Amino acid sequence: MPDSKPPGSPRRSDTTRTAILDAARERFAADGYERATIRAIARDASIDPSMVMRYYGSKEGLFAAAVAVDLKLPDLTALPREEIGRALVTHFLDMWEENEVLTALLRVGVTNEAGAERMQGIFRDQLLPVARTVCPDPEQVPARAALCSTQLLGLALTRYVLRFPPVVTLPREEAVAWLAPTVQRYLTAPHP
Amino acid sequence: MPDSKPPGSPRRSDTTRTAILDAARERFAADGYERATIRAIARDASIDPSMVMRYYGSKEGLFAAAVAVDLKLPDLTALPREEIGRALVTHFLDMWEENEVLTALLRVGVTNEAGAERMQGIFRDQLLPVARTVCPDPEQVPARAALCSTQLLGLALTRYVLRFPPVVTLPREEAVAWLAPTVQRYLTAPHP
DNA sequence: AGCCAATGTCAACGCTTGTTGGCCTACATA
DNA sequence: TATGTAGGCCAACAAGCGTTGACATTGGCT
Repeated sequence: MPDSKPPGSPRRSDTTRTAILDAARERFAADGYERATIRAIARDASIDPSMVMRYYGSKEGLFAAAVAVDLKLPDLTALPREEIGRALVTHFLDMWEENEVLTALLRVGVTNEAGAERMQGIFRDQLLPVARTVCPDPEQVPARAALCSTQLLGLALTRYVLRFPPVVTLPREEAVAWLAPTVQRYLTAPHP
Repeated sequence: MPDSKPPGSPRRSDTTRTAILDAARERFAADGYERATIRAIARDASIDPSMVMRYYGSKEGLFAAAVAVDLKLPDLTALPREEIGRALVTHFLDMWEENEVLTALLRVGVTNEAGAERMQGIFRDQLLPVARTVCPDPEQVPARAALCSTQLLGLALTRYVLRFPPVVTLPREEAVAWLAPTVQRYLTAPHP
C-alpha cells in the first residue's frame, strides 16, 4: 500500500507536497477553480501533473487540501467594548493580506459549490462564536455575525478580487475608520 | 453581407436571438463564465451551438451582449436627505431580485477580467454620479461611492451568490433596516 | 413562380482538460 | 550489497470545449 500516513512522520516527498499546495493556492487565488488547471499548478511546482493526482487524488481533493483557513480571531472580551469593531476590521485586513488563501477561497466559492460551503463553514465556525461573546441577545447572534460578514466580504471582494480602483486606492487606515463603526453597530447596537 | 443591422428593423431570427440571451443570462448567473458552456446555453435555447457563434461571434461576444445592466438609480435629490440610505438599499435589492443579470455579472466578474471591468464600469458610471448629487465634498465622492459598493455588493455576494443561510434567511425589511444607516453614513456623514 | 438571402442543421476540426497506468530511479532498510 | 517501496516522469486516454464550414430549408421579394 503506497502512502499510508502515520500522522507525524515526515516523508521524503514533503517538499513536493508543499510545493504543490503553494502553487495551487496561488493559482486558485489568481484564476478561480476552473481556470486553475492541474497542469498549470504542476508546472508552477515543477513537477508532473500525475503527482498531483497521486498525492491529492483529484482536483477537488487538491482544493480541499490547499484551502484550509484559520481566521485566528482575537479574544474580543479582552477589549473595551467600543473598540471591537475596529479590532475586527483591522484583523480581517491582516488576514486577507497575510497570504492568498482567503482570496483563493472567495474566488472559488463564487462558482464552486464546495468552495461556497467551505467559506460558509469558516464564518459559521469562527466568526459566530466570537460574535456570541459580544452580542447582547443570543438569538440575534447569527444575524449580527452575518451582517458583519456582508460588510467584511464586500470589502474583500471589491478590494482584492474585483479591484475597484477607488477601493484599492483607499488607504488601509481610512478603510478601517469607515468600516469599524459599521461592524461595531452590527454587533452591539440595539436592533433597529 | 449577412446580418447588416439597420437598428430598428425586426428580424425573423429575433425570437431565437432573445432565447439565446435569456438562456445565456441564466447559465452565466448559475455557473459563472467557464462552466456556462455555449453548448449548454444552446441546449437551453433549443438551437444549435453554431447559431450562437453566428449571432454573437464568440463566447466573449455573447457575454457582452447578454449582460447589459441599467441600475435605474432613482433621483435622490427629490428625497429628504435622511432617507437616501434606505432608498438606495431597497432599490438595490429590487434590482438584484428583478432578474438574474446582476448575479450573472458578479459570478463572472470574480473570475473573468472582462466581467470585472464591466462591473466596475457600472458602479463608476451609474453609482458615482448619483453620489455626486448628495455628497458634500466633491473630492470624497469616489471613495464614498466605493464604500457604498462594498456594503451593497457584500450583501449581494453573501445573499445571492454564496448563499450564507443567515443572510438568505434575513427578511428583506430587516436587511434594509440594518444596511440603510450604513449607506447613509458612507454618503453623508463627515469624514471620520 | 423563381430567386436569394436569412435561418437552421450536421459533422467535424484542433485543442485542452482531468485522470490513468506503465515504467524508470533512488533511497532506506535488512 | 541486495531488495522492496516510495518518488517521479512519460505517454496516452476519453471527454468536453469553442469554433468552423458545408449543406439543407425557409420565407419574402419581384
